[in-house]
This record gives sequence, structure tokens and C-alpha cells, in this order.
Amino acid sequence: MATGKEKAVKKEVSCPVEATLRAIGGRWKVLILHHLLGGTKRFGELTRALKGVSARTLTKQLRELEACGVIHRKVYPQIPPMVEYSLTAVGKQLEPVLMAMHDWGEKHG
Amino acid sequence: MATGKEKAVKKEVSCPVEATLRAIGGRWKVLILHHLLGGTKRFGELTRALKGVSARTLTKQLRELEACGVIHRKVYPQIPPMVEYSLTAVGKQLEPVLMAMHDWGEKHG
DNA sequence: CAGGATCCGTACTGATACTG
DNA sequence: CAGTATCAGTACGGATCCTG
Repeated sequence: MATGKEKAVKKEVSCPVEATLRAIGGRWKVLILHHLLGGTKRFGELTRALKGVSARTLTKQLRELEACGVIHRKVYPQIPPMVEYSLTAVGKQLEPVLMAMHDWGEKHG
Repeated sequence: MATGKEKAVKKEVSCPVEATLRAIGGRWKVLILHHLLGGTKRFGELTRALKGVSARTLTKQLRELEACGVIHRKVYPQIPPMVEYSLTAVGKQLEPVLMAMHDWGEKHG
């Protein structure tokens, strides 16, 4: 399943580290976060920046990040529609995590 | 699939952050790492420490961490068998990542 | 433009039973 | 004790078509 109807079970999370992993553990989430660290982006910009992602998947990952309070979604009610995504204050605090992961991944991985 | 015969496809990884996520992104991996930061553990100890994990899943996650060079598996050829898991030097360098994730998860998540 | 709807293959993980 | 084999459910993510 993957249509939005799937139950959000997600098991219990006790450890804070687990919680963080659940927040950023998606296929594209760290990339999305990385791009948003560079500033506000539109949906189309993200689609192009993350070469290979489908609109459905990108939408879903963005919605999940939004649900975690990590990013903000701003809709401009116009035709054609325009939607901007940006990091919230909480999301910006993920930068140290991303940095630490970047450092490790560069040396190893 | 989940028997060890599954192909390790895993898509391409360009960004170092992605690489790190792939290494520690499993359901139990950060917990395993966290426990191993406290020192060498046997299989049974990990099974009990990670309440709820099945032997099959734990084995698989340990093997993946081993394949990444993050942990070391030491087998004592005896009856009954004894296997010890410990962090490698590379694995220990993941500590800053775990710490950053812990800090964020504590405040949010 | 930014998605929603639908269909689908694959990966991840658990449960259970069995073994050297 | 430390797994392995098998069965099975669920989640994840892609492809394609459609729409306000």
C-alpha cells in the first residue's frame, strides 16, 4: 500500500535516537532536508534537485516531514498553484545531525 | 524475502549523508550501536536488551552492520557457541552522530 | 504547477519451528 | 547458545494516469 490510506502504525519508540531516525529515515528525507538548509524551495525545484524521485513519493515524504514539525508547507492559492517548503525552527536544529552524518559518510560508507 | 538470499540492490548513493543513513537506517541498528557503545555484548544479551526483536531480524541487522565495517563479530568455536559483538574503530566514530540524534530526539520527536 | 488516485513490485520485519 | 529455514504481513517507494 502507499496511497495515504495505510495505517500509520510505526511501532513504539522509546529511545530518542530512534525517534530521530523515524523522523529522517525516509529514502529522500535527508536529501530534502539538505536542500532546504539552503533556503525555501518550491515543489518543482525539489523534484528537479532530487534526481529520480517521483511526485507521489516526494509528496509523501514532505507530508511526513511536515507531520513531524520539521518543515513548513506554504500554499499560495492561485492558478497555477505554488507551494513552498521551508525548514521550521525544529527542522533547523537537525543541522548538527546532518553534519555529523555527512562527516562520517565522507570518511567511510 | 528475508532469508539472506535477497539481492542487495539498495539504489545508488551519491550524498555522504545518504550513505550514513543506509548504514544505520535499520529498525534496530541505532539501538544496537547504542548498546555496543557500552562495550562488547553477546548475541543473547542484545536479544534481551532490545526487547521485542526476533533472532532472525537481529541476526540480519548485525550482519549488515558487520558488512559496513561498523561492528566486529567474534565467534568462539565451542559448545554451546558464544558470539561477541563489538564496535570497530569506524563504528565508534558514529558516536557523534548518535549523540546528535539523541539530543534532537530528546527535545522533539 | 502541485499534487491525488490507482496499481504494483520489492524490502523489511516478525512469528514459528528447527539445528549444530 | 546462536543462529537458520520457512511462511507471511506490512511498509516503502516507483510508474502511470488524472485533475483543480
